[in-house]
Amino acid sequence: MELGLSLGDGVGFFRQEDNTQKNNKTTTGLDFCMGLGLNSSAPRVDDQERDKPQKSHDDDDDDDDDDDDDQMSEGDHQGSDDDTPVQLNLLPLAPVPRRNISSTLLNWSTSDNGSPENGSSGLPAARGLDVNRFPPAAEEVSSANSAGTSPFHMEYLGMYGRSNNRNLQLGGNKREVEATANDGVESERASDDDENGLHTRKKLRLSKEQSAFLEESFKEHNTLNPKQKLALAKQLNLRPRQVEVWFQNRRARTKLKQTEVDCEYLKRCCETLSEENRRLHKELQELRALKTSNPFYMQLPAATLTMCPSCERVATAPPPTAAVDSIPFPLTRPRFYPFSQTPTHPNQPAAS
DNA sequence: AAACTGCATGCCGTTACGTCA
DNA sequence: AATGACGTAACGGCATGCAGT
Repeated sequence: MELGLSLGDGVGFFRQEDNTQKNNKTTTGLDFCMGLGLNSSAPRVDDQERDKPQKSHDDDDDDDDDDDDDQMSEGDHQGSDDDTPVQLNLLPLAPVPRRNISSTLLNWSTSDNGSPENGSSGLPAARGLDVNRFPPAAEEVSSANSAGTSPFHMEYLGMYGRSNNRNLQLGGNKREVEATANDGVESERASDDDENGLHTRKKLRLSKEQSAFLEESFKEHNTLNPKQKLALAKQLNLRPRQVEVWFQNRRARTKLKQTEVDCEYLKRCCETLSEENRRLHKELQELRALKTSNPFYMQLPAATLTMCPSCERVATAPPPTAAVDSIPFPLTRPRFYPFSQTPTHPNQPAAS
């Protein structure tokens, strides 16, 4: 059971309709995608899915375009976007036309070097302006920020401690190697500052175009294999580590939003159930009163309404199986639960 | 085949920075 | 100008899976 979610602009849609077919690991028919544990299966899938292209990447480093295409198609198929229950569709502020993504990110694998040519970028304005490059001249930053005409809010704040720090800690893993491989300048600066004992945290605001582009790519794949990450970083003039972090944070935001939505839904379910419970209690009292005043007035069929002789609680025959199966996990429809009052989960398409 | 190790990467919680009211 | 709230980039730690030994 998968539920769709729409946030923002009211044009959200549920893109995971194929989850149950494609991903046997994460969906067992009980995936309500609560975000409170049920989603916990997804990360592991991501890990596994991630490793596949990784292996492929290792194997075909020197291979030609065909292999890249194969990898991408494989990635598309196994892409976590298809495998993980991501319902949120947080629209970018400045949506990039899908064709741009299609001609770049979605086809970057066809590039000879595994990354798209800059010339095919859907971000002509973003190219050449790199938040991680040399700090722009003071007047450039000033004019760009004060005038507000430039879409690029570029403030060079220093170096990048994360890579170096982590590199030192872990002895330099691939994550950091690739991060520093693409940004020699920044690495040098970072090293210099580290040597100077300056571990100031640097934070760079991504431009709207960069964010929008990342957002679009996130819609296609909410996780990236190394090749995609490198290509995306090159495309946006970011370090691979930045792309990686952005996707991690983006996934976290998605999960948080999903949790909030689910909590709201559960709250409404609770309220509905409480109301129904009150109604039934009242009804029970009325029945008891009726029975006391006139014991021969009403004879209910035993299969419909029975009272436990010990606890004096009322039980009913279970609803039809088909109706029970249609109840979204974990809110198995209780007895007496009126279908008409079932709260509609935001992710769940309205019943026609 | 099982155990161990190193690597890569994900998530989580947190921090710190940038922006805005 | 100062400040607090908020969003988010970046970080450190830990968990996990995989490949190699």
